[in-house]
Amino acid sequence: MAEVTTNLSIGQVAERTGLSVHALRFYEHEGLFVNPVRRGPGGRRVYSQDDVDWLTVCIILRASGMPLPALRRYADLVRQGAGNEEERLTLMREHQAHVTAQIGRLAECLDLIRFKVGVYEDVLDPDSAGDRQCHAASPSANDEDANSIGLIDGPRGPMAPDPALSL
Amino acid sequence: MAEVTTNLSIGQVAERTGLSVHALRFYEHEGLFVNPVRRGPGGRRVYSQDDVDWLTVCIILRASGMPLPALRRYADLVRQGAGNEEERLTLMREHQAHVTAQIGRLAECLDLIRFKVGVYEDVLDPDSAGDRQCHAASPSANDEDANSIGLIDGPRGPMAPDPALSL
DNA sequence: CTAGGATCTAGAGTCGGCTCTAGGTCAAGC
DNA sequence: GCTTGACCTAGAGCCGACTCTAGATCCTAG
Repeated sequence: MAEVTTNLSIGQVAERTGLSVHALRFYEHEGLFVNPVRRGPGGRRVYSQDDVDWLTVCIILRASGMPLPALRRYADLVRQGAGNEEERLTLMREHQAHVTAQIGRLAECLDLIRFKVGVYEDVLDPDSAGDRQCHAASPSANDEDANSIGLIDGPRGPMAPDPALSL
Repeated sequence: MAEVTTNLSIGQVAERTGLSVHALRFYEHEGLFVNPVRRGPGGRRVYSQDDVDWLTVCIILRASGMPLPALRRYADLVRQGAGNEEERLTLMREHQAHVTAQIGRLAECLDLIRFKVGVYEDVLDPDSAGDRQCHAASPSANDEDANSIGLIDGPRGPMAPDPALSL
């Protein structure tokens, strides 16, 4: 059983990760790789499947908003090898908290957006307005929060202003 | 009942919206206001409660990732007044789709992050590893998706590599 | 031998969304 | 009268994360 080390060119890695060749060189320059990228004849970069796997993790962490410095820190820890799992755990938990918070924030925003969609639907088709008892998707869940961002209450004056302003 | 038009300075608006005075001027410059900002003596900006309300909407849309050009487009439509509700609805629905997609993406990322947190927890406290039957939070929900981002499968070789690489 | 394409390095450019600076005006309080 | 502080304009600067350029090198195919 010889070691079946996959040898991939930068172009191939770009293809299967979706990153550009530029981004791959940039990531390397930024110290985001765990293993120093090997070089083949002519000084060309040679990647292994492990590199691709690591990049896959990187891509997911990036997509969830982890900034490059944090990603570099994580790469550093992994590069150092076993023994720093507490730190890795801390880093991951922090990121988990960020992502969770972000999802929460987006969900709140989505409440307003849905509300506005409902408002415009009603303006365009007032007859079926009753079908949607309320525009907020889950107003029963917590009217408080909804009100805290001014989501629920109607116009302040006696005359309804532009629906765009009805927060 | 005289018209109780609140007259706010840029500083007051900054205070109650959380935007900086710079950002407020910038937003105005970018055409993000529905009503042209009034000017008081000495050319100073005077804002109304409606402006603050509108800014509140803007902030929520921005927080959910709407780019300034889209926000400007929306402001343009509102400024034009009633009659273009279809366009506003379209715009809002598109944004709703973006936000929903983004939440979905983040939730997927969160799966990996939770998995990694679980891996490191086990490394640090192997005895209670059995408590958490599986690291993925909801693996029964859709193993397929989890696998599609390489979340579930173990090491490829006979020897387990660094847990960081166990995607 | 030559042309094409992939790769290399170092560094400049881009984009979005503010943020800050410079230099000036204005109103209130000591 | 003078200082202080909020405000004004126009425009430069910044940050993150790439993206692109220029000019060179190298491999492969015809």
